[in-house]
Amino acid sequence: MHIDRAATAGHSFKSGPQAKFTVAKPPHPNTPLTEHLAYLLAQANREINRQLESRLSTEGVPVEQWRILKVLSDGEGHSMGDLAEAVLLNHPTLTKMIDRMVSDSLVYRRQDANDRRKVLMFISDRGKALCKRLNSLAASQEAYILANYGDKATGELKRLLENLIDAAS
Amino acid sequence: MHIDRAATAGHSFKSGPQAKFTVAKPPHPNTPLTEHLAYLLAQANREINRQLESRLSTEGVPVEQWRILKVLSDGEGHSMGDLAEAVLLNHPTLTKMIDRMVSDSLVYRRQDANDRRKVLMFISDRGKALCKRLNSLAASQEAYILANYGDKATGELKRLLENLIDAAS
DNA sequence: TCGAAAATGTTGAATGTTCAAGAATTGGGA
DNA sequence: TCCCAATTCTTGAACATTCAACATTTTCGA
Repeated sequence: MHIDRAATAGHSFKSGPQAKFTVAKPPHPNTPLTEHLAYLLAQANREINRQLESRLSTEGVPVEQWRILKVLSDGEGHSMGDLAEAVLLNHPTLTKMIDRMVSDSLVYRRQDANDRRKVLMFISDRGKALCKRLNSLAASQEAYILANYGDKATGELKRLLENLIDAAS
Repeated sequence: MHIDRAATAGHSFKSGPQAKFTVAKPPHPNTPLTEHLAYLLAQANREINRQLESRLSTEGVPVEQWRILKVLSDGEGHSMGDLAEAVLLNHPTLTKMIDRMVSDSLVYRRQDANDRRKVLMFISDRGKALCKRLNSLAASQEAYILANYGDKATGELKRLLENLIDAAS
């Protein structure tokens, strides 16, 4: 094990030994992370995303690919830019993920005839079939949440999140 | 520009031309992403995190490092495992982030005398000073949110998120 | 007491993401 | 019309994260 003692030069050494004297928690917890909205959001997102990920792993598909398929499910062409915005990925990341999905024959590219800078993405039949299976996996997760967390709370939370997103962007 | 036409073999071509006939939105939108709690959480988290990140960038510090400093601010030693859990990072990622922070003399390592498998992390004086500055940057973001989004909604949202986290984990 | 299994951290390779730059196309003003 | 700036997407290099394997220490049952 590698402890970098050199880096401690010039630091107070009081903190180390102090630990053994602070068995009881201080009355006013030192402004813990959980007071911050940003942290609660990160934590909740992480947990819910984990669960969803584990469901979708049945099909070996990352959450983002499900989102992409879902957006393309309307059968219309979506530009890379619009897609990136919709699925919360930035452009280069999306490009490379789409490359993989094209290799898997889940989606395909077409040049936009009206604006040839643009690339329009379409879902394939294979992609549609996969998306259908993924949708039901995701639906079962939502059902699980609703059961554990309650209909009302879920609805209220969604509403508040939508408002926050509107207010923040 | 590289359009992989080979990948489209065997796909229905109906979707493309169809687009021009669906100008008006269908009455029942094709189950868009925004109906899913997981998506709303991801979106809100992304937005809030972006804002926080941009504030903290004044000090050139990623959000995770602020969280680490905040946890260590109690002056006690925290094991890598506990830290990882608290700041929502997995072990290897934390190890490498801590390596950077040690290089920057923000924190330092000590071996736990009681359990020598463990490494205890401590904050340095330099780290404390930085953390103080970061706290006020973060506080100004929270104030901004409260102003735009409302006291009541923020409190309610926090409460619901806490419950969700409890229910989900 | 001994030894196997569990717990704790770190490492290196594989993988993924991001940043900056580039290519192609469009748009709009001189 | 022509050219330069803006838009859209992709690429390659730098960077960060993750997975699996490892080393060390502790725990606990035989």
